[in-house]
Amino acid sequence: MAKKYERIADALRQSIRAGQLKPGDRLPAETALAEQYKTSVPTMRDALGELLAEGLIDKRHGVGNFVREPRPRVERSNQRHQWEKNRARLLESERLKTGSTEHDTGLTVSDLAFKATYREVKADEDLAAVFSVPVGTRLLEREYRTFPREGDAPFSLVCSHLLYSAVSSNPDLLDASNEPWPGGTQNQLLTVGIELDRIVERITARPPTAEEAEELGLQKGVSVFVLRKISIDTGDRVVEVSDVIMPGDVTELVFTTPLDRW
Amino acid sequence: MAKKYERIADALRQSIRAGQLKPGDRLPAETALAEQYKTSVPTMRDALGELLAEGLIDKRHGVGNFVREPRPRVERSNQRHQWEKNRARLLESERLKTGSTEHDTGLTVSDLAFKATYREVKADEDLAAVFSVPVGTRLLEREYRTFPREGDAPFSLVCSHLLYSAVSSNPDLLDASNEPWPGGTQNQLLTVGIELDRIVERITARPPTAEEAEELGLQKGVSVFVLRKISIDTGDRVVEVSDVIMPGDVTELVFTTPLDRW
DNA sequence: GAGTGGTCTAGACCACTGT
DNA sequence: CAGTGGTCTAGACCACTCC
Repeated sequence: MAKKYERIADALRQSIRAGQLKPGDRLPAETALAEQYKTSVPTMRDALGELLAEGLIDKRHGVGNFVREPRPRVERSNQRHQWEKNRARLLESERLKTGSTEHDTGLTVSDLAFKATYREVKADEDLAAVFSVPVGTRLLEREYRTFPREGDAPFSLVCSHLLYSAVSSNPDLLDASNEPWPGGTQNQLLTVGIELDRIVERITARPPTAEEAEELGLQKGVSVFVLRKISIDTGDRVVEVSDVIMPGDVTELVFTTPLDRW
Repeated sequence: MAKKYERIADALRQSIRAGQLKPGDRLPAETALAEQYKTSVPTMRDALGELLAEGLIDKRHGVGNFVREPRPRVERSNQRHQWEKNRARLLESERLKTGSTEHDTGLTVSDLAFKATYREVKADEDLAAVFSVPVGTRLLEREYRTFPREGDAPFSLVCSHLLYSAVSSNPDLLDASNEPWPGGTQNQLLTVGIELDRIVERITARPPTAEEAEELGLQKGVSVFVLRKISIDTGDRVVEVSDVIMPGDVTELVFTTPLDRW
């Protein structure tokens, strides 16, 4: 026999899909639901936990459980990289018009809030291995947050590392107040004579840390994508390592692989 | 103040990383752990649930909780597509030697068990939209499972769809007993005159269905990758749509994007 | 202050595993 | 059969939100 909380979760899913419960609707209180389904509150909470992990409902402490508005998925395509490379050499007036997040989401610049912080750090074992440099090498660490609107949760948490020695010849690159930089990282690299040859992305999924869940506004049970983007220049040198955390429930990654012709 | 179950989970994580609990070790019974950490069994189970979702422990019903052996990650690179395309035109004797799963895992053919089932189906709305054909169009549905060893859980669940009309000219392609087909899908397509131009992959993450969790042997809280691979031929026609479910805790997806030179 | 979800307790009973 | 984890109950008390 199926587990009780699964049967209840199924019944609720059914109600949502059939439209008896519409996006934005508040569900009855958990005590009321428990009574309705002839079960205890903890079992009811197990059932709601399934819907929560699937992103079908939002729990709001002290307020109630709500059917979630079908949030538009944020699409992140690897074609953004070539797009960014092309854009990096445009005139500044062109580069100012739009950034990568707009490219992904279709939103316009004015809808977005942006935050960047820079820091100088030393390479730990992990980063040293990827950059092929000694542990302790100076790196420029840059954290980015892009918000759909002020007050909302960010789309992603980005932590980028650059080889300090590679970028310090242009002091503007060391100052976070120049962000958002028109033309993005590839334009920044262009100012110190670096051209990218290829980008390697490694993707895993795992439960968020408590801090990540907090910052991204994730419900319990939702996993995150961890994407490590490694930028390699025309001299086969790793010049940037960027770690991106994205909510698994609303993100779609798209990769196009062209094949050589026969 | 931090939640009790989080503090306990942290303490256990610590013990595992410090090596006081080694891979393969059995943890004390949950009742014993609850007593040790001065808490109730349900709270203890919440703490263990965190480690479970992170893949640090295995729960085995009726047996106990075990520190997990650090399972090797299965890497799936998009370079496999070009590799497969090159392999598709080799002599059969060459093609027999190795398949894509071996390419991903580094295992040899003899370590692997393989299962394929074919079925004829009609396109639902979803598939019809991707193929750009009317709903109800005949499709060949193929399910694949590859196991590390007989009896173990498969690496992934693969469900592939081909346009029936595109492949039926070669009856060998309709018979599952010809699997594993030396040279893979791209060689199969070659026999009916189809060459692939590019592959588009769309990736999301979500909790597994009950069936997926069962078949992949997933612990509670572990998410799966859902990868939809769309193969497009040199005439810009979608010829294959393949849905792949992979465990999020042991899979690493790798994508390399080459950039045009300035 | 009323009502909501969040955490935690204590314990019953069932299902599974290995001996 | 003994011991383990799995499910479920009943209810206390806290934290948060909104009126």
